[in-house]
Amino acid sequence: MGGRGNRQEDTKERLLFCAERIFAQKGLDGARVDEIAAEAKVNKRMIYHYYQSKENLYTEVLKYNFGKIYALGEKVFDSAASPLDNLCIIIREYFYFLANNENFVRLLSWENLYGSKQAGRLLPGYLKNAMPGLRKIFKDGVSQGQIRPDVDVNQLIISIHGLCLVYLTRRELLYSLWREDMVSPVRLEERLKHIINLVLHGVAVSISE
Amino acid sequence: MGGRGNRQEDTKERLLFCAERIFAQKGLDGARVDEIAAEAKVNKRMIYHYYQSKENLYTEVLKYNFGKIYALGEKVFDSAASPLDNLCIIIREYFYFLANNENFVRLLSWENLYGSKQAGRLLPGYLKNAMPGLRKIFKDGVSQGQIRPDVDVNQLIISIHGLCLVYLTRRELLYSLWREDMVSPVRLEERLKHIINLVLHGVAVSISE
DNA sequence: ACTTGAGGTAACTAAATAGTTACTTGTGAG
DNA sequence: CTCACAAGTAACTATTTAGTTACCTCAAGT
Repeated sequence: MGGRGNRQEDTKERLLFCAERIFAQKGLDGARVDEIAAEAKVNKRMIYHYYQSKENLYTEVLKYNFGKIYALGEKVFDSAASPLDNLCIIIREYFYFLANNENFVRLLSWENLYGSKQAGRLLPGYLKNAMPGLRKIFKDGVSQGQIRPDVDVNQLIISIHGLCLVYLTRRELLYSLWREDMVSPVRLEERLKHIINLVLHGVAVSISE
Repeated sequence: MGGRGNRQEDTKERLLFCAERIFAQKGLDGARVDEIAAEAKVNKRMIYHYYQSKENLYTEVLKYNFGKIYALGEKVFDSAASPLDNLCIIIREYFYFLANNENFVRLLSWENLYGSKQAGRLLPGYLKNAMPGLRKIFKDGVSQGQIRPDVDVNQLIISIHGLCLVYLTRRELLYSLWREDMVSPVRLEERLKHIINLVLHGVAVSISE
């Protein structure tokens, strides 16, 4: 290690971060190896030195990013609050996770469209793992009479995912409806409130608040 | 016109349809002009003869597809049913429109990611126009005491859009949750029921059924 | 019959781009 | 000091691909 080792790590990491940004922006096909190298202020040769190929660099970017959401799963477990309160917490966590990880969201979207060449197998049921507590909370909610038993949890997971994602991925649409920037903190919080409102009324037996 | 004219139209149309499928599958960058030509059983030269450039062909494909949704907007206006029933009808129309137009959905998604180079201006507020009746229905619903007044219509439009789209664009996720094909007619109807259920409970003052 | 011009073909060109090769530099161990 | 070797550079190659050029074919009007 020492000066050399740090420099190596620096170069490798810088490449990964620049690659993340550019792959997220332009997709695997659209990204240019030369652009990544230039952005990272590193010779193109180094990409092949550290990452063997463009595809492999892309895979590393995906691995790194999908790792983030596994970490999220941990946070959600504790809390002795009521099932409905817990549901709110989960939605909030998830929404802001997506809002704060634009690259993750875009990489996910690219993967979806490309049909996930090799990398698709990197996130098998990532949401399933990311929201391990949701099923339990839901079950508790039903047995405690707070949540209607006719709601399918899987459908709800998809729905929450969709309600959050759509706001963060369809900027054009937002702009056409509101004619203003919709990702300011205030607007994000508004959107989250709407989602929570919709979901709570959508699944609860009755709403008191 | 005559025999020659038909042949011309045939070639032009065949190109457009093949281009639609391939652009929808692979995006503007990913699609190969040669592949489109081969698929349409037409010489590549003819693409440039009829459509000048790859980008322009892509633009024509978008125009053609975005035209479909404008047509949808008409259907929704009439009907003297109650606001909530009308809401169901709109959601149902929209959901099945998306389900039956996979290419449209994918083209939309590509456009979103690419940041809509030139073609983006082709769909300014397409959803706004596609659902012209929704605002009215919503207003009526509020004034008739069926719909809660604290629900933002724009947010709801986004939400319905997201609830439908997510199911049709995130196949991987569906498969990871259910381990089976989720776009069979039965499954689609199930999903639609869930969406309607969620939205109705989400916005209604109280649900009788 | 024959000319005309749109519909059609195949082989080519120029540019872009993933990946390589042969070379140079700088640092730490002996 | 100097040797070994990883880090880094620049110029090159092979391939892919959008777009063109020069040529052919055949149905319709005269």
